[in-house]
Amino acid sequence: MSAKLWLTQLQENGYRLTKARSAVVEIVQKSLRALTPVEVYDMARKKYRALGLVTVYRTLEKLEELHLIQRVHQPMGCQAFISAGEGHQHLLLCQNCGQVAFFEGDDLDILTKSIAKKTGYKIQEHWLQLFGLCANCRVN
Amino acid sequence: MSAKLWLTQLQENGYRLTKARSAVVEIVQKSLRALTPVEVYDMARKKYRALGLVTVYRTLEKLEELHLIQRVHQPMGCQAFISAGEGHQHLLLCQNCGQVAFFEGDDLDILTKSIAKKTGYKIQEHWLQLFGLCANCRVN
DNA sequence: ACACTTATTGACAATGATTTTCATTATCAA
DNA sequence: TTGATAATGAAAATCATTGTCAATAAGTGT
Repeated sequence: MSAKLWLTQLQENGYRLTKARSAVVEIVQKSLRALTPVEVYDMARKKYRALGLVTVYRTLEKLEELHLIQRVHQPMGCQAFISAGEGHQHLLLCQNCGQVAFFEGDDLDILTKSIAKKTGYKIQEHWLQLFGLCANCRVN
Repeated sequence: MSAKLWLTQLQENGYRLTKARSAVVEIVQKSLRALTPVEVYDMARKKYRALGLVTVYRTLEKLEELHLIQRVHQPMGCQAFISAGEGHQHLLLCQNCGQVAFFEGDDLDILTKSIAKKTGYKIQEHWLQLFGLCANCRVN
């Protein structure tokens, strides 16, 4: 029922509740893999035919702004989105089926401190992403 | 003089040595920050006016193929390239001036192994990137 | 130095992704 | 219910990238 929570979030931030938004939210929220705007469009239109692609872009923009989704960077492209994890999480992507798993992993402090010392940089953020095969794809 | 090495690399891989390629290589090779194709185009055209943007794209493609440059992913966009580090290196980007530093950091084995166990994934690759302020920008 | 083969080029067009514009519609507060 | 206005979808505009093609230039053999 987390889709309802997302809609509530939108509402609480002054955005209106519409059929278009509901359709987009429903698709993106429950997806286990990152979806491109066009993919969201195609899938959501099965629920709400009148939906326009432009609205998908605009809705994704708002969801990202509210940190409900995040952009996923991959070698093949960076225009896909996945529902964001709670707090500070990293992604683990299946190179075969695209399924996304989240993990926490801030054992990076030691590393970042040593890098900071070596380079003179003040480190403020980090991106860590793992790629591999999920339990299913591993077998086949 | 590493620009000459890049040109040699191109030649050794069966590509011809041209003015257009020299101009592109000269700019990209010595840049301390990641450059977009258009930025490369603008800068390289100061050396070789006849240069076309399409050729910039094609040259970058070849340089990436030879692992002389690599694509840099950033929140604001993923279409910039920087001269690649030796072997397996990670990037550290200054959020103010864009300067890029490289570092090695494969102390990630412990982390990846624990994630693999928890998630059931077979982990094959990782992306790690740090963001911060370089020594210069830190002060100002 | 020359001619010849063919990779490379730049201009233009085509594509694909994203953004802007705008008149119409639908949400939500009063 | 009504009215202000946020949100919508369609079409056009913009921006990044790729494909096409005739003209050019690199590098080979002479």
